[in-house]
Amino acid sequence: MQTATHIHVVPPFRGGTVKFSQPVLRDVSRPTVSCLGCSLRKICMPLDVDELDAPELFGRLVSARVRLRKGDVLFRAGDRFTALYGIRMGSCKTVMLTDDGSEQVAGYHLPAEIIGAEGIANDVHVSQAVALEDSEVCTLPFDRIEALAHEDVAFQRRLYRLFSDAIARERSIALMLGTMRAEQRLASFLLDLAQRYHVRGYSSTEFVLRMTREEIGSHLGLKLETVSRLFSRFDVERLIQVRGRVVKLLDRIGLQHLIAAS
Amino acid sequence: MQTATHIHVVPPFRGGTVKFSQPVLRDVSRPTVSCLGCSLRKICMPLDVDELDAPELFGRLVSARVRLRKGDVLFRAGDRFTALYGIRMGSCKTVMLTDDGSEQVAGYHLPAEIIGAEGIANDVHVSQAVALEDSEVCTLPFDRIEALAHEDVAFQRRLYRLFSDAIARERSIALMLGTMRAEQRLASFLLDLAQRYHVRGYSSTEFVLRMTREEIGSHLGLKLETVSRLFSRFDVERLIQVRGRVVKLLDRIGLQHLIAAS
DNA sequence: CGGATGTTTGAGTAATATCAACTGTGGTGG
DNA sequence: CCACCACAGTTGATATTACTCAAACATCCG
Repeated sequence: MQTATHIHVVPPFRGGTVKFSQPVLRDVSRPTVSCLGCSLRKICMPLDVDELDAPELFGRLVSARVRLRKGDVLFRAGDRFTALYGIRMGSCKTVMLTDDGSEQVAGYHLPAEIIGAEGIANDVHVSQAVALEDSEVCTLPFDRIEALAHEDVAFQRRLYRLFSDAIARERSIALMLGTMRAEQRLASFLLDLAQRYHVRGYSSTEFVLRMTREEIGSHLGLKLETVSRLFSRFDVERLIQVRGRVVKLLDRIGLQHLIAAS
Repeated sequence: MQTATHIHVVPPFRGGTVKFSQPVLRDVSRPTVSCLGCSLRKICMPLDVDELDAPELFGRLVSARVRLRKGDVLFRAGDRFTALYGIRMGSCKTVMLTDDGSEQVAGYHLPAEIIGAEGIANDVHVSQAVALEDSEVCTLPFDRIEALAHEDVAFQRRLYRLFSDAIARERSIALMLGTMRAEQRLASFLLDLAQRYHVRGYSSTEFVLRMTREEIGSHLGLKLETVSRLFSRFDVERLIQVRGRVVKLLDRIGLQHLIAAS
């Protein structure tokens, strides 16, 4: 019923041919949506909605689970806003587009993050969300969110916090872009990722980047060559160990020091 | 959520003595707060609360009017979050602080803007708000906002839009910082200002900057000398006319062209 | 009027982008 | 299964942009 709004014809990713994209997003939800098999039972971590603690709330909130393949577009800039999306597994990037066609990776999103809130203001998404690997997301229709928030004051407050946190996060990205040099940007990107993986119960020392050097560069306001050179340099300096997209943090103190250095 | 990393104990503003700050903010509200004399009767434009249309709503929302002198701090990073603030007249900057003491101007705020929402997430402000000239702000206690939103669904929705709009705005600042060169940043800063003045009924062609070259530079991720040189160059190229802080836009098309140019 | 703060401009430097060549790598089709 | 192809990543040489340091000048307030 609700799925219609989430079906997109997926165009070629980045203007070229797309290897992995599917024409239609598949709704893999069952009659009763369940996240018991989810890697994080508490999928909606920011909203603190746990299926076991509050199954009823949960059922009312989540309308569908959508499976995405690498390169699939969850929503694009200009799409009508209808829902927020909680990432169940996998990862997504959100991309902002400029008037003249260039683009920037605005965010790199991991499981248990909720994306799409930038679209509420004008009922239109201002950025695009793309799966970086095969992923699953929960669709949280905004009218349901509104209704729940109206009934449940605690939920309402968590919703405000969700928004506020997004503002603060965007602000700290702007701070990074406005004040740091290339090596500092990459270092804080890596430490931020490590911390977020840690919170989610994954290794905060070793992880696989799901973005290309170009995408990382775009996110950090750098060119891909600069990112590549920095990875190499960090590797030589024994701050990290890189082999392609597999990164191992060797010297966090050193990385933090790098960021603090004026 | 990663906001915890952005909470700081606030040092003195810019490390030195503050000339204009007052130890205590003066509440200039009268028994019944009134904005009839306000330059914008609809002070809470983003929330669409008009004193004449909805005097009762208005009275319940605004607890106090605060007068600020140039340099006064409205809230600082680390302060407990209790309220949002609507700018009645004057202007403010919001400033983000890094761990190592450096800072960035996160926003330049004009009348009818509402600031402070970044503090909701952790009940603590993550940035600092400083008056750029003698100004007046309305204090909107957040518990009152919550109560009103709970009662009035339309108001609630406007509140969501307010937050969402803040996210989108921060995102476009990040886009600016991540993708544009110095001249493009300054051009879009000027055009954005012009547009915002226009919406508020002021001249969109000629206005007075309330920030120093250094503050503008900080906001745009540039050094003050770079900003100064660009102003001079834009002046020579007849794109604008600058005399100190008074700016007159002469060739908007030219400025837009500059931004679009790769 | 005078000091402090803010602004402009110049010369030299450091950081990052650009251009270019080359290397790995994973998926596809022969 | 292997060869190939497209794409991703690395590395070098050079160009460009913006920063740094420095000096002079302007402006605002007290």
